[in-house]
Amino acid sequence: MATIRDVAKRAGVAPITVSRVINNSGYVNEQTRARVEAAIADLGYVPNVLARSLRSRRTGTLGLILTDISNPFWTTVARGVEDAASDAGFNVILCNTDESEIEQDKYLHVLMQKQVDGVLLVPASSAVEPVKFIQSQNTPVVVLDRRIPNSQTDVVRCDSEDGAYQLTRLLLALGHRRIAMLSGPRGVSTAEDRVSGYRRALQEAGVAVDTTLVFYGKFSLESGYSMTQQALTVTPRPSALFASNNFIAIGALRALRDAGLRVPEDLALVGFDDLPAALVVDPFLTVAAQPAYEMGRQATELLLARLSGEAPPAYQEIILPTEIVTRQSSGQILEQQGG
Amino acid sequence: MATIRDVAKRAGVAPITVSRVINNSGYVNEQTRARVEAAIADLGYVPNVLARSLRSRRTGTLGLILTDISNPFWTTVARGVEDAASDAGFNVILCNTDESEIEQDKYLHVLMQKQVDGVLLVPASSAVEPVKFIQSQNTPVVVLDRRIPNSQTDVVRCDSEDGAYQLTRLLLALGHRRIAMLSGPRGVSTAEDRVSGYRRALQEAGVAVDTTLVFYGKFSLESGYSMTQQALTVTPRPSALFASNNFIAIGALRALRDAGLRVPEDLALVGFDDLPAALVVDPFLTVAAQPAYEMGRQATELLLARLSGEAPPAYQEIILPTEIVTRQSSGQILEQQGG
DNA sequence: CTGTTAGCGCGTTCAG
DNA sequence: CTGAACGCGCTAACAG
Repeated sequence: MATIRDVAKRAGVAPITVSRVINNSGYVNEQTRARVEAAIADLGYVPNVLARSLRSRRTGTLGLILTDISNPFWTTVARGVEDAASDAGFNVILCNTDESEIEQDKYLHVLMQKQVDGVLLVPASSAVEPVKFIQSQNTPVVVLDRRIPNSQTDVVRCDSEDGAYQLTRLLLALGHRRIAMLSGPRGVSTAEDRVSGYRRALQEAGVAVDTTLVFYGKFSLESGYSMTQQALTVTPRPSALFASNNFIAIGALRALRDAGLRVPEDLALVGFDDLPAALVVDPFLTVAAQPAYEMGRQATELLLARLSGEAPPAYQEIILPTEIVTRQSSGQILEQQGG
Repeated sequence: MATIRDVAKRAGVAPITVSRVINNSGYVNEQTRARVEAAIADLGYVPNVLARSLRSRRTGTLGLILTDISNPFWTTVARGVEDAASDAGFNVILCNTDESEIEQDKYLHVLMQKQVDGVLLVPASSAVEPVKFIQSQNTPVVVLDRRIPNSQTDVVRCDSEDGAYQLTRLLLALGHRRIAMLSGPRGVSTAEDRVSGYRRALQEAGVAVDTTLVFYGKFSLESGYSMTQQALTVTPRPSALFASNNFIAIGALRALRDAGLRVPEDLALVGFDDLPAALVVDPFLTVAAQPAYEMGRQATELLLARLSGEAPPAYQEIILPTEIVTRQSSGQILEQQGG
């Protein structure tokens, strides 16, 4: 556990000279540098970034708070963040809230205590307090994936409303009129925006929104399973399902299988968020795919621009498009049904 | 950015009194405590753990170096680590090497600079230097998932040799004699142990090991795909494939599909590592499942025990069993084939 | 090109 | 029960 002083002593220089060698700051004579580097190697010296950060007031660390790292969508976002941060010489502390505001609050404090230079936040709810708290510590924050109404902050997200609108239009074009919406939680903007897009498409097509076909649950397989079970009990039964995220879609597929129903022959299914190619043998689901990696990357780049003062002063809202990927699960045009 | 001094001033006490309130150390009068807490709330004071750690020489942070966070197996391990660490009040810095020794070295330095209290390492290779480096910084390390021959260190891993042995026995019992091994990289103990188990099962059954059926590649879909293509060109063609991890298995399934071959009717397939239930609609693969979460948890608990001095002095090697999960992909007993 | 001085924010030590 | 002094390891600011 050699310190900078040990190195300085061994190299016969002052500590600050060692500091200059380590950080490539200021001028150092080539021979002096060589002596210092030899001393560093001899002692196995590793700088203590705690001390460095305490002095310089920069930790070179970003905090990433997200809701479910076991979901490949978030894993991909995290890689985008990690890559962009790494390119700029920053590290990332990853925090997983499981959609819990309590966990989120805990991690927020941890990150502030650790003096991270900036925070990327996927908010567990639409509350403004978390963002205000971070800003009160003079720490820049970029909100990721979700909107927080009435908040003053940078946001990078996808156009959930439009993605849902397009997916619903696709189902309408195939002849579906009774489309069940298996949504995520109320109070989470992505869930609500997808319901909005779904409603808009229906209304434009002159199809009344049947509220008994709109289910609110969690972004999980279990929730997708039970919402599907409920949807199947509604009469007349829906001819298509809209899963608000990938886990809900998988839960829906299981529930349909267990109910002896085939997709797309008996029911059509569309969803949000594609699964990574590496995890699927036969891509089957028709989805609105979000550019997860790109979202993570752009959010990080915006945050880093804030840190370096390069970003324009006004808060930005960057909205990335979704891409509709049509596969088998949405099926063919429905035959005209009796009635 | 209030400091402990600001709080002290506002509460009319000395900084050390504030410190005692924050850390619940030493006696503080109830009224004094209340005044201090009020001041903390008023100022939105958050302690600076950099300064604290610099003084106390403990960061409450563990480093986790693994090879591929986009693989659900590792995501699950990471959650086990995270949960165990969190229970003990520790944070985790996650580092992704993509099996690159260079990246691994980079992260090793970063973690040492950050003064993490301990490291969980999934080594990218069998080299002993990384472990020695960590130990040279007086930092405890637990090696995870893989062996490092000739190293003195704690290890928590699964019994890959035995899992592969059992999977191969299963195929042999079903009548397969030509089983292609689609392995991970040479020099990675899990890959090599699985080859060993495979060989042992064959030898015990009196089946000569055909080295043209043993392929070494990467733990990736692409590699699984190309190894499968190669395996299919061998004559006589293998009747079964053994995929050394989950991504290789998915690559194999794709290659077989693209070659117009059905599983298990035309070829049987078994693999290592189950996919999380949430990601699969119809579990189909026969696998040797490793207790990923438990591995992460136990490794972390061992590391924490080292930190607290509770662990026995001798290095430990904890080997967890794999579980054979039989599903459709391994098929039924082969009919006797001509010849 | 190199060194001196001072202090980042906190907690340990020792006195009261 | 409370406080003063000191130092953790490093670097900004200012000499020289």
